[in-house]
Amino acid sequence: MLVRTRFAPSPTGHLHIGGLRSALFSYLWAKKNNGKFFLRIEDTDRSRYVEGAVDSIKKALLWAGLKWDDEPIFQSDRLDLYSKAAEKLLNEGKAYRCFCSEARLDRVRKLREQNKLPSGYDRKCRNLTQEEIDEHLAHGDPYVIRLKVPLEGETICHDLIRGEIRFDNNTLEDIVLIKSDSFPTYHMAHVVDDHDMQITHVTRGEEWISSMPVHILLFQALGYEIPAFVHFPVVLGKDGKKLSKRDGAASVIDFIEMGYLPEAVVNYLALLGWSYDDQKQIFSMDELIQFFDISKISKASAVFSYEKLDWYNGYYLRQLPLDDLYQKALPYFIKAGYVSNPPSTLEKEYILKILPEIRERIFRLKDIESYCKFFFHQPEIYNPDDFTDKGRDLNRAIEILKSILPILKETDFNIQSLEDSLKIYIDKTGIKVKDCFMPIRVAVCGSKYSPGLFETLSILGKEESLKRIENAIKYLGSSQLNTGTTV
RNA sequence: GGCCCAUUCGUCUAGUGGUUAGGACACUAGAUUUUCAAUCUAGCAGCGGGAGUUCGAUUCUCCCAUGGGCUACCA
Repeated sequence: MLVRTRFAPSPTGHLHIGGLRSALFSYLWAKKNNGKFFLRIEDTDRSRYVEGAVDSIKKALLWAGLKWDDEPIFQSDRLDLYSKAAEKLLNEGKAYRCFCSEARLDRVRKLREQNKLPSGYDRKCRNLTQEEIDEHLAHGDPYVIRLKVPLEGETICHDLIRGEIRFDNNTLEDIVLIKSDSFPTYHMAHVVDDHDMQITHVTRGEEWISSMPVHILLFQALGYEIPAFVHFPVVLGKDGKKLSKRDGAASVIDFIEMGYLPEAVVNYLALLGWSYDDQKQIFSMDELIQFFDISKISKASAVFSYEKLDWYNGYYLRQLPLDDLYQKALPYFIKAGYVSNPPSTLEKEYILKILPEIRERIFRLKDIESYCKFFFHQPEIYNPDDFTDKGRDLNRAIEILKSILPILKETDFNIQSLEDSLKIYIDKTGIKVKDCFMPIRVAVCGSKYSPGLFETLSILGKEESLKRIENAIKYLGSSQLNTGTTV
C-alpha cells in the first residue's frame, strides 16, 4: 500500500522548530516509501487564526526542503464533510446532541474534581428522550455533538514507536465532535480528513497519545479503517519544558534570520530523537530519506542543543562553495549596512575576499555583522591590555608599532610580501613573533581575535592598514597620558 | 486527584542476559599556528532507586522516585 503522510499545523503563528521536526519525520517516512506527503491546514478554531500564518508555515517548510504533494488542504473548506459524518453518527445512535451550557459544564467539572472523580462531562445529555431533544431544538437551543464512548471494556492502541497502549474505556470522555458554531473539533476533523485523504500513518506530537483511544473509537464508529499511529517525542528547552522563545530561537523563522542553513537544521533535527547507527553524524536529505526508520525514533523527549546545531551549521558553512556562500551571506552584509544594495562590483570583490577568511570562524551568518565590522569600519576604541601579553610593557608595543610603520610603507600588501617583510623584521630585531604581530592585529582590527594577520592586512589594503596603525599609536599615547598607565 | 507516556555521560544517542558500555556536541589537555577559529590526537564523564527472575542483569518483570503530557465547544 502506498504510504501517505501529512503535516497538519494549525495556523496560529510561525512554525515551531519542533513542528518542523514532526514535518520532517513525516516527510522522510513518505519519501522513503516512495509515498506522498501532504500539507493540511487545521483552521477549525476561528478565534486562534493568525493572519499570514499559513504563508509563514509554507515558507518555513519549503526553506527546509519539505515540499508537499498536491495543493494544501484547508479544513475550513470542508465543513460539510464533517457535519455529514456527524449526522451519520447521530442517525446511528453513535453520537448525541449535548445542550449543556458552558456554565453547567464548568460546575460539573469542579464538582467532580472535588469528589475526586475523573474530571469531565457527566454525560447528562447522553440519554435525553426524543421529546426532550425535540423541545431543545424547537427552542433553538445551541448544542454540540458528542461521541458515545463505550462505558466499559478497554481500547487497545498501537503506536509505531511505543507499541501497545491500553486504556480503560471508563476513563474516556464523550468528546465533542462538532462545536456549537458547527465547526468540527480537532478530533472529528482529524479522523474524517485522515480517512478521506487516505493517510496511512497518522503522525503527530506525543501530546496526542491521551486522545488516541477516542480517535480509534471514532474511526470505528464511522466504519473507517484504522491507520497506523506515530507519536513523536517532544522537543524541550534546557528547563525540560517545551522549547520556547525564552530558550532562544523557537520558530523556524528565527533560525532562518539568524543565518542557519537548512542543511544544518534538517541534519540536526533528524538526529534529535532519531539515530541511524552509532557513528554517522552527517546526513544529506537524500541519505535521510534512504536511512530513515520510524521504529528507530526514540521514545523519550529530547532537549534542544543550540551548541550542537551551531556545530552542524559551522560544518555546512565550511562545505559551501564560495559562490553559494556569497549568495547566502550577502543579505547580512547589506543588513549590517556594510555594502550597498545591490553591492557594487568592488564591494562584491571585497566580500569575496573576506568570506574565505571568516567562514571557519563564524557559526551563523548573522555573526557576520559583529565579526566583520572591522573590515568596514576602523576601530573607534582600543583596550590597551589587548596590545600586550600579560605583564608586558605597553610602551614597548607602541615602539614596535612605530618602528614597523616605515617597513610596512615599503611593502606590497599581498600575503607573501607581508610575510617576507615581517619575517625579516623579526629576524633582524629579535622581537618575538607574538610581540610584533599582536599589536598590529589589535591596531588594525580592534580585537585580539581576527583572521590571519597577513590575510587581514592584505584585504584591508595598505592605506587603510597604515592609517589604523597610526591611529592606534596616537590613541595609546594619549590614553597613557590620561590614565597614567605605564605598564 | 484521575489516566497516559518517558528515564544510558552535562546534552543528543548506540548497545547487549556476560562489552574495557560505543559515537557526537560541549568541556579539558596536547599538537599546529601570528591570535581566534578550523583541523588532528588524547582525556573527563553515564546505565534514577529498590526488589524479583537468573550462575549473571544496564538489558526481562514489578514497585517507587523523578520528569512530561492529557484531563476545553484549543489544537
